[in-house]
Amino acid sequence: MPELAEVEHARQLWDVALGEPITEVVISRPAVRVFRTLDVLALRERLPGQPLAASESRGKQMVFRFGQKREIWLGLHLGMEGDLRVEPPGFTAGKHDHMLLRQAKRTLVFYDGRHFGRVLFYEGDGTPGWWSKLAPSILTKEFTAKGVNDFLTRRKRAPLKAVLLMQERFPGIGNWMADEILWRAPFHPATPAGSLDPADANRLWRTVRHVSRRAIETISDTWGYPDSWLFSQRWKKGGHCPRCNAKLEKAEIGGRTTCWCPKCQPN
DNA sequence: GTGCTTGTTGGCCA
DNA sequence: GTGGCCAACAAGCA
Repeated sequence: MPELAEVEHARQLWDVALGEPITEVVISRPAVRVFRTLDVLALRERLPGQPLAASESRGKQMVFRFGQKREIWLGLHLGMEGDLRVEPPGFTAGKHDHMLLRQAKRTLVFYDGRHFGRVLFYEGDGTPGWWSKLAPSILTKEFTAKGVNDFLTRRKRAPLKAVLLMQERFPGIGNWMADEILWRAPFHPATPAGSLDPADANRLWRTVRHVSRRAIETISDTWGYPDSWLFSQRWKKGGHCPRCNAKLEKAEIGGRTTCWCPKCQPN
């Protein structure tokens, strides 16, 4: 479930490998879609011998930096259902384990069963564009209420559900987080972005930050979201609103399956 | 077989 | 040029 919190959790899984060199890169199917913008050969040649020096996540994007000067950048995106794992040193890749990074004590695994993810690579001075151009993370000071309000004004005809999925402004928000935010704020998911006044936009901004922060906290201790969240009901058949117990509705809004409470989020 | 799925991108059109 | 919509991408599951 790679949205913001799951991505950060996956990134931290590989922290155990910090400071130790890669001994081998195993890519059994270089033609697979996740490598579509990558020079696979460069990856295989350049990573061995280099220590994992640092890592960071921004929204749904992760970067792992290698080398004494952190000059080798490996970007990973988990797509729809990708994941990172840590396996024993001699681990053999399973069907969709597209990339193995071996170290003396372990094997780091990049898995993506649907091939919607992406692997990026850069070596050199400075920061690669695919990293520097990412929008400011939701939980930083650069993610402002004014920025949200301006964006809603610009996207005035788009439904709120679609707007929240736009990574250029809401990095890391995915389908379930968008529904959770709209349920809590609350707004009907089909509400045109332009119909929110500045006070509404401020409330949406605060809710985006709140849900993002709570998702990260929750995933790091319990791995599971409380029953008080819409999330716990949204995939059930005949799910009910955790707040008012009304039967939840589902429809395609903004091109994605959307779940909401008709009583708490009236149109 | 059909219809669904937690994401992104490029093409089309207003 | 910008904004909005949608099909396509690939695989697995019910």
